[in-house]
Amino acid sequence: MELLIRDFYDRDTVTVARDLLGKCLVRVLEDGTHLVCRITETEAYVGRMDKACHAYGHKRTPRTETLFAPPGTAYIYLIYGMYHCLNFVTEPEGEPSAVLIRGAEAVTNGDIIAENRFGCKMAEMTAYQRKNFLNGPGKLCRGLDLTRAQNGLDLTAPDSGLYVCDGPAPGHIQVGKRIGIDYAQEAADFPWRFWTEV
DNA sequence: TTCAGGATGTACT
DNA sequence: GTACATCCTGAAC
Repeated sequence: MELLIRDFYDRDTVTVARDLLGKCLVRVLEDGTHLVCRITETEAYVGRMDKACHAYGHKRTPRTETLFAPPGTAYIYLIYGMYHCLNFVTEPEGEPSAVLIRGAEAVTNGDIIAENRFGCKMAEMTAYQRKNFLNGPGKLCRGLDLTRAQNGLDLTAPDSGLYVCDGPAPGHIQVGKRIGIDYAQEAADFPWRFWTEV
C-alpha cells in the first residue's frame, strides 16, 4: 500500500479529516511488529477559528507546541488524567490544526491489540468488548500502545514507528457534530465529525 | 439496554 | 482550584 506523503496533510483540515476515512494506520512496535488499523471515525480541529481547538487563536503553550509543527506530524496528549488522544497535524506549518482519530477497526495483529485493550486474545473477547474495541480515541491509543512518548513523530517517515497508508475507499460517509466539546460555544455545532459504518 | 458517577494528572486561571 | 477532544463499572430498567 502507498504511504501518504506530506502533501496529503498540507490541505484544508476538514477535507483531510474526511479523506482519512478508510486509510490504514500503521503502528510499528519496538520489536518490529506491525499493528494495522483502518480509520473509521475522525474530527477536524482548526486553530485559527475553532474554540474547541487547544491552540485556538494561535495560542502557543508547551502542550500545543506540536500543533505548530509541519503537516504530517503526530500530536498525542493526555486527557482526563488517564487516556491519550491521537491527532494528525494538518495545513501549512505554523497553522495549528489537526485531525483527531476517534475510531478504527483492526486489520492485522488483532490479537496483540486485544491484549493491549483487554489482556486477552481476540477470540476470547466478549460481545460487549468486540463492540467497544477501538471505537473511541482513548481506546484506540490503548490498543496501539500510543502515549505521549510518540508525540511529535513524523508520519511521513516510515521508520518513525507510526505512519498512514492508502486504503480501500470507504462506503457512505456520515457527517455530524463533534463529541465532548459543549463548552466551545458556536464551534460545538460545526459539522466536523466524519465516520463510516463498519 | 441505558445511565450516573468516579478515576486520574496536567495545563492553565 | 477548575476543567478537560474519555472510559469503565455497577445499578436500574
